[in-house]
Amino acid sequence: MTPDIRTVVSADVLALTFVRSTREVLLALHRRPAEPFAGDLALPGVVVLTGERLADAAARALAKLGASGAVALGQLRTFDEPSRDPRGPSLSVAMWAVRPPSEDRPDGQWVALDRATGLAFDHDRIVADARPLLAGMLWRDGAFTRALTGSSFSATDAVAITEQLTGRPPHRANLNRDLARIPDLEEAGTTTGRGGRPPKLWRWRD
Amino acid sequence: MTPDIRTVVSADVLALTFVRSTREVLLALHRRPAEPFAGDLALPGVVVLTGERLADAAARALAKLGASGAVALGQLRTFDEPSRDPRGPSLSVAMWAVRPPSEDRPDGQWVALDRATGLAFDHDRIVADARPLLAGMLWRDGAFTRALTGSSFSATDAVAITEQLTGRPPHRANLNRDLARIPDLEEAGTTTGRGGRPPKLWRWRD
DNA sequence: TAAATAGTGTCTGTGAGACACTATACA
DNA sequence: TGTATAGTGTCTCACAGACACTATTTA
Repeated sequence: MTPDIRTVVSADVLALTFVRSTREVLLALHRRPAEPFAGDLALPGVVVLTGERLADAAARALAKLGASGAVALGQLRTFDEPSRDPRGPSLSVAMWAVRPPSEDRPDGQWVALDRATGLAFDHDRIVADARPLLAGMLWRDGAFTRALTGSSFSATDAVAITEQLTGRPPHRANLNRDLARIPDLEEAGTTTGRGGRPPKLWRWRD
Repeated sequence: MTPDIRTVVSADVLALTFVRSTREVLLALHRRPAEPFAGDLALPGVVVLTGERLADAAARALAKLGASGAVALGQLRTFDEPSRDPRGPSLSVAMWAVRPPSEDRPDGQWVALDRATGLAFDHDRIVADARPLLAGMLWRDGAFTRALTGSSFSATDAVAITEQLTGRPPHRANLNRDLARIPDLEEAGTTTGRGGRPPKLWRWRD
């Protein structure tokens, strides 16, 4: 085999997590320690090894940041712009990953979805492309949604997550209606709010 | 760079075309001349060269069959099963392509979509995965649909295409209603049918 | 004039988006 | 008791699926 028929393939990961205290959806980034784009923020990524599954490569990229523990993983699409990496042509398979929610902001570089701009390589483009896909999975894709919300969540959390993923605040009436018809989701009373009527608690079955 | 960080990536193409005389949607295949899977049918594919765009690789795969002339191209998803090729681990980016319709069955191995089974590698899986995606693009994705129908087509052609892509015959009333609200499409009288009331002719604007 | 083919009007159910109003808790 | 927060009922619109009926052509 000539070298020409082998290609550098990286897996770049959009890893999301939800912080309950601030009700923010955060994206994992890291600051590049070396050229190219030294000092810039970038999506976590690794070069895919021969025979490695893409999901494994994505998990490896997160482990490298100390951000392992993703409970759901999937593929977005493959980016093939030859000039995307100044070191030479490469392919990038964009993957999504979700870590369970935490009470407080986790360690490491996590940035609100809206503020993830000015990234290295073509990562701004990848984030922009992925955003509507992620928004489309919310409340529809069970694995994605359940990983993002954790085993239970308040209706107010649901509003915050929806707003940050879609870019627009949902109408509460419609969101509660939509949640009510997700088969694996059930109401579990109310939870303590922050003044005002306490929000509903939603819990995943099983 | 160690050899481990380079990966064999192939582009495998689902190339469709519509035959007016038989009203069939056909998929391009080729018979493998060598091991592995010698003699079996397979999707056209090539190994992606360093720095090559995926769309270019897909076009090259079709040209190799004498089936060039695709007027629309896009990406489906990337398959990463390490055992998908017995020669060793590789990635496959599945691409779709559409050739303009022809009056009669084109040269080469073209098979009705339903009969594309027993294929080499994981190509049965790729076809099965791609089918709902292609059906979802029909009448929604302008480039895909227009390439498949050509610049004008009869309502009966539309029924046949829909049935073969979705697997179920559409109701004519609903299909005509749906076509009527595609902005780039307009009615252009009727066309000669084969006995019975002549079907409407639909024409793309521009 | 019957059979084959195709078009049209309309009913129903579902889901999204929106608004007004009601309910609960805390200061 | 007022303000902040959240839930609920309901209206409208768009769209998909389905059926019955009508229209046009050929044999």
